[in-house]
Amino acid sequence: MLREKGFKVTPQRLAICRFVLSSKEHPSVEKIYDKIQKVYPTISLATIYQTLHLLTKIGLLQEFALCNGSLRYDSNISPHLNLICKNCGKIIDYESEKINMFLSEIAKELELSLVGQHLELYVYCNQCK
Amino acid sequence: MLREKGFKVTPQRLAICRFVLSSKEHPSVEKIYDKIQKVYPTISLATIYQTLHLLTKIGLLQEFALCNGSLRYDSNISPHLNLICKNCGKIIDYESEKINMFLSEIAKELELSLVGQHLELYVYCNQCK
DNA sequence: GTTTAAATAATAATCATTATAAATTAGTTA
DNA sequence: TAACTAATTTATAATGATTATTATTTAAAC
Repeated sequence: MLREKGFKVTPQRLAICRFVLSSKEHPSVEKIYDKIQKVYPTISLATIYQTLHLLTKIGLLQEFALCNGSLRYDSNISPHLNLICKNCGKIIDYESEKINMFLSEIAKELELSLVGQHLELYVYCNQCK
Repeated sequence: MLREKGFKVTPQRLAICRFVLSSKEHPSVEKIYDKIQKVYPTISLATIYQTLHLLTKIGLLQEFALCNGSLRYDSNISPHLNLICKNCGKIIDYESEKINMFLSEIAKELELSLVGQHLELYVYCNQCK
């Protein structure tokens, strides 16, 4: 996909893709940097930021911020709920046909076309409740 | 509500409440600071931050961050959709009985109790589309 | 009016992100 | 395979938002 859109395929970008696109934990930039450094010790933080923004721009990632402002990256770009534990902060995705139905009903009601969504539900997870 | 919970009622807090609780535009800290300064020129930015966090803690406000990380304050604490224009950034609230129904169905499905939600739909608004 | 703990203001410190510029490299072409 | 070039990376400086600190002020209780 990078090559298709005219961007170069570098080992740094591959390493970041490998980790982030397979991650289900909505990692922060810091987490991503730590992880990539183990594989690629000389990588610069600027490259991490740049690459994450690029992957977001070409639609491979979704960028969002928790209510404390911390940036997170979600490799699940299909409509889903982010269940966020108020206590431990863990985020679990939840997909269901109900969500797609709800969104398309709403879009019809609004007479607007949706170009994206980010849905956060705050809960106490099974460990914390 | 401040007094009930043992916090002092100061003119600074009143000024911030007056503006933020009646605002429908999900203002940023900067916007709030600018607005309050006109009424209360000596107010400090630290007081703004502190008060907003306090009002959030006691449940009068909801704090969230746009995907670029900018903090916003929402005085509408009942379940609603935030329709965010991808182009101009304007946020419009949308309330509907469908949303409450959807959320309670989901909560039943998950066997978890929801303690809050923040729902963002990205669109192009009527001016921008 | 006094008292006292809480709140404010001013400013310094911190942290995350972006900008800059020199060095490196992927991908193209000869 | 070597040379070329524009894109990318790295290191670091700059920026901007938020939080911490501390002296001063003040709301609320007595």
